[in-house]
Amino acid sequence: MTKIRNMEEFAAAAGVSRPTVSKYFNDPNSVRPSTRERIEAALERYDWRPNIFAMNQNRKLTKIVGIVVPYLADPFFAEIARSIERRCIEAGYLPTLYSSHGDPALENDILDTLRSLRPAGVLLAPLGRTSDKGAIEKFCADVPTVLFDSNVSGLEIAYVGSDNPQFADLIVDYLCRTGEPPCFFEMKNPANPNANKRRQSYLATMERLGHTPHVVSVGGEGWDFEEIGRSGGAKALAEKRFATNTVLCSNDRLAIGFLTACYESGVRVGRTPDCAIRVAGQDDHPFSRYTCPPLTTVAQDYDAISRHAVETLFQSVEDGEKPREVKLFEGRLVMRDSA
Amino acid sequence: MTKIRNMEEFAAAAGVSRPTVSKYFNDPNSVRPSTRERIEAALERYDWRPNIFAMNQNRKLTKIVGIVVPYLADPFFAEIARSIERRCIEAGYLPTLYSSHGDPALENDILDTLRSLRPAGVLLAPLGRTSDKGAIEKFCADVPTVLFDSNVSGLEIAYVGSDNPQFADLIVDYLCRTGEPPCFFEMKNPANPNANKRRQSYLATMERLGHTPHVVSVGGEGWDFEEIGRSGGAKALAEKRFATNTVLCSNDRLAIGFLTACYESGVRVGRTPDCAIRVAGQDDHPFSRYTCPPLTTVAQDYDAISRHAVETLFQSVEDGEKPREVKLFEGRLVMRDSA
DNA sequence: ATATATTTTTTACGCACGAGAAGTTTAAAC
DNA sequence: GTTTAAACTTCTCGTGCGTAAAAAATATAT
Repeated sequence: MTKIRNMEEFAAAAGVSRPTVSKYFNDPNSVRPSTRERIEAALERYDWRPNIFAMNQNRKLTKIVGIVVPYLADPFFAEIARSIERRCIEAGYLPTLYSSHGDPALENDILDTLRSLRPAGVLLAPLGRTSDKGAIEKFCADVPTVLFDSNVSGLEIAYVGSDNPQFADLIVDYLCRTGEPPCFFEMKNPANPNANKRRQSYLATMERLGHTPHVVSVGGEGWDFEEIGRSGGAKALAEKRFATNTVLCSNDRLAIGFLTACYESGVRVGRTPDCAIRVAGQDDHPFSRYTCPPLTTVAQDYDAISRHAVETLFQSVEDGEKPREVKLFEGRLVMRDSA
Repeated sequence: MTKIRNMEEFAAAAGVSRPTVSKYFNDPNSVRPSTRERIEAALERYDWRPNIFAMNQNRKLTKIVGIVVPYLADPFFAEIARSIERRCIEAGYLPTLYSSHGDPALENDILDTLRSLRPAGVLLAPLGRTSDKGAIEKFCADVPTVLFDSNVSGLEIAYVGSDNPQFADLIVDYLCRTGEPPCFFEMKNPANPNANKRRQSYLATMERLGHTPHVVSVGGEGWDFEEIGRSGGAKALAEKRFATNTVLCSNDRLAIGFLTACYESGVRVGRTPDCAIRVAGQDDHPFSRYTCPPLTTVAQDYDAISRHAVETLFQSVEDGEKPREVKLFEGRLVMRDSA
């Protein structure tokens, strides 16, 4: 039992011709069942695999799918990346994961690398405000791409995300029904365009309900949202900038930091009479269930978003046309103890 | 300005020969400065890159470095992966990241995929107890590999991790000096071998200090440590299984869940007189600073571990011999409000 | 049994680059 | 001005597989 070095030798060992083996690896169902068995029997005996590089060199389209997220240390993106990865593998593709780590230059480098990998398609969650729109536009012209999480305005690119106006509408309505109307706590210069939509929707819903909106914006750059929420929240609490006893945070990570600020300031959080403040978030971050108190929030539909993003991409890859569709999913109110 | 299709055309455009261009891309310093400038000038005009697949097909060694972590949705692994990635890029390598998602079958698939990518080396954080040791051993025989985070016993493979005995020793000593001696809170069947070392070290240190050890083990499988810590912790609290008012958790994620259990059980956590229980963790998880109260813990030296893992790998790649060295880094006590 | 359709084999070429040998230019050293 | 070594060029071959066309083998239908 000598070692197989290439497809030629493997085909000889299996007793079929090399092009037949090649065909088998492109689609096992494209060969007759009897020959398929012979190939798979040989595959058991010698565990050999075709050379990935030689395979992809001549293929019109590789089976590679690029997944790019802005910040992998955020479990939200880790979870959605995981979900997307699994779906790609199930569909017979080879997913490769990249994180921009919050750095626009790195995002561009990743797009460059991906371009040279000639992927079948790419699922891209852009950095947002700091992204190089021109670079993304050029990239999408070359490679079938579906954006998710965060859209890039003004471009004709497929996008799958959450219905941010609905998010804020849902939670603001809930908070107003169950207590004082909320103030809105956010970053002054959010990296993510979703944040702006959420603020606007907060303002609109408050107006619709006949309440005066109060927006508390705090400084801070980058993706260390918890720290921004904590330090900014502590300052805002000290300066009594919250006009009501209810705070709606722009996202859960900010809320997690804000809860820490409340704890460190001795402000009790919750919806029971002995509590001084109610805090809510948006996203249903994986850790939000484990804050103290557990965070009331609006859950993003991870599963639907990842499924629809992958389906949209593969559909357009099969059809050979650029994906265009924009699809938004609604959020679900998750009531816990913080509000 | 026509589009460049391959290295031949690019070489012509740059006014040098193709092998010279090839040499440049292998090591820009291996060509004369004047020709380097000509190549880089052409690189600016036409943004062209050599075909990755054709490059790697004939190279004895690719520039690919595989990074495998057991569970990417854990920010600890996301952070260390990020750090390793950055170092690889700086060293001129092409990192590719994989997560086993807690699934041994997937871990094996990833190793298979990696093998066919013929990487220069691999940095592997195994699943631990559930890993297929035979598969890992075979893989390491073919590919230069450095293990990190979790060792695989009985194999002669390089490993970089934390000095777990020192961790428990450090925090147990601290807790005993500042209050009641701690009970040890852990999973009954931990996925990670580090957990066993931590328990043993807890027992040894308690004995050394003349205290009676109390180990509270809770059931639960998988990588959802927070939920295991919360549900198991709630039950243990209700059953009054903690013999002292101090709980040392096997790791921070378990501690985060346990803090939630304390909150939901109405047990106040902290080291002030008005608190009923002290809770400490081990790892200094990225979120531990944002729990309520912030978690006292032992910090893993992320930076040193990732740096040393990468250096060990590249050293052995250059020398062309299998990496063997085992290196452990000490932890640092991080005192916060929980204990 | 014959005709037809489907697979498989054979043959041949192409891909984009790495690698080595041998010859040529360049630049520095004597 | 000659020597010498480094850098560069050209030539050629090799890599492992995709792909296409035509010929041969096999299966299915009539």
